[in-house]
Amino acid sequence: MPLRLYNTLSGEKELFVPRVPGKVGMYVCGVTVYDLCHIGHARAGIVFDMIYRYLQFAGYEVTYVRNYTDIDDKIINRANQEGTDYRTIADRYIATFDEDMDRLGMRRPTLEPKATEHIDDIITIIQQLIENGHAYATEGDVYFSVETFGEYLKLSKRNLEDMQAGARVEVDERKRNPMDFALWKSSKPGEPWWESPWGQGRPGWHIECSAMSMRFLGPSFDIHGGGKDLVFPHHENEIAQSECANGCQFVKYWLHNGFVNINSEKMSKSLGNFFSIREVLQLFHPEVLRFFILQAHYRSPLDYSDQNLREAQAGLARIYEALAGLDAALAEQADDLQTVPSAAELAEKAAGLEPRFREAMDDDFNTAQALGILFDTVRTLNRFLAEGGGRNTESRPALEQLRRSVDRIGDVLGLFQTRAADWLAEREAEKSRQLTVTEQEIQSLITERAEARKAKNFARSDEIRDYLLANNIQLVDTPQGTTWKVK
RNA sequence: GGCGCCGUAGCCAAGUGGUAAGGCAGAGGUCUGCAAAACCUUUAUUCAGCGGUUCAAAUCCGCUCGGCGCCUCCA
Repeated sequence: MPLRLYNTLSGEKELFVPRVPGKVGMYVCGVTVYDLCHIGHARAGIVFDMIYRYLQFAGYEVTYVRNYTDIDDKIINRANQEGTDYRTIADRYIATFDEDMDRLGMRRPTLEPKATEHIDDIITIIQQLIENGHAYATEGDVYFSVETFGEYLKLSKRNLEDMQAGARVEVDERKRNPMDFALWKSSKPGEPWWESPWGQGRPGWHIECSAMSMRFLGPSFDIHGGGKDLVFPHHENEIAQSECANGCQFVKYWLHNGFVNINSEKMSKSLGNFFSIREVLQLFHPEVLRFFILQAHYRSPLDYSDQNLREAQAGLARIYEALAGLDAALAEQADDLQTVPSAAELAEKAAGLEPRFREAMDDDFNTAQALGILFDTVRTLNRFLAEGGGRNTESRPALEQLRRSVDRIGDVLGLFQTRAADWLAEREAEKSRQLTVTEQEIQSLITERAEARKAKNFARSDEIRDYLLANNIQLVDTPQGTTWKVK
């Protein structure tokens, strides 16, 4: 079953054929480190983490490079605001980015280079571009000449005339074409700078990604990813720089994830409608956020709201509850010879889970469908356990196979990384912190209610139950006695 | 103004030519003294609207309406 993926460059789903059999080079644009990351960054991170994991699961040896852009106008502005230097700002937000990504359960990329560690590479590429006639220096700045690259805008499928007609770019007399973009910027007094053939300055935005991808993955590699908003100008400019410098195709497959929206509008710094990752993680478990993101296809827009996250939490809990039931069944001896009605269906679903998962994932990483398949399997599992098949001898291999498959799938999606029983217990503990009644009081009321029930004094028994319910405590009657949970 | 995307049940969301996955919420059932929880079952003759192509359309084409994105920094 071959992997097919949607390539922004062709606008179609294509068969994935890596340049070198069995190996994949993947570059994903990281962040410009000048502020806290928001949910949009979390989506990009999680989506490409999932892709990274799935490629590995599919047997590829993956070199995954994700950069930090640690020199940029916004970083300098932020430093000026705080009266500090760019390095302090960059290092601070690299640290917070790493923290956020770790909390979200992201597998670390193979390499995480920083732009400022590749200034020499950047200068080399710019020199090549000048020699090739694709770039020109003027007053300490260097610009890329877009008119020298016939295929410019092939990724975003536009043309220069239309762009200029609706352009909101400021006119710069020194540019040959208003669309020309900076490869190197001369430094103003007080700004950080590096020595270059064109004087003291710093790299423009875009060139650092060409330099770092080329350094670690070569002039031509398999997959380049990032958010949809990077298609133009960032990735378009990367293509221009890299292909003009190297004279070969830069990237075979371009992958772009959709935005996170708030009320159907893009979440962004400029609109001010963003939630930082750490804000959201105060309210929801990291896996809930991951589950929420993976429930939509990676290219679709995704509306963030408290309500939607709560629904994701309920859905994830459904799976964890089923897994807890599965674990409990497996912990017991299989000594029951009585076959239950859904045994055959369970065996079929257990055997089919992984193939069906792969089929969904091979279709442009359709995690929404993959999770649907998982839920479908969970329903059968629940029925099987409800029928009392947990200790059945004949079904034990299917149950074990199911558990292994869920583990493997969870490993790809970055979900179910906690033991099911622990996850559920943790959620209960979280809720318990908001209790308005002491556990002692609850216990004594449970005892009193048990006595009332024994005496068939149901009025008193119900009164106790209602009182506790009003305090968010739900009594749970079981054959073994009464327990309680926070509602 | 240019380019592009989207519109599937109360909500979220898969599905790109073969007769509508899944989740949340709701309803019914099992259980229970009654409940709750849990579990099971169930919920779109129909895919924004209109027209066309086809044996066959949510899927392809055209138009209309509605929402959004990029064209400036942005994952």
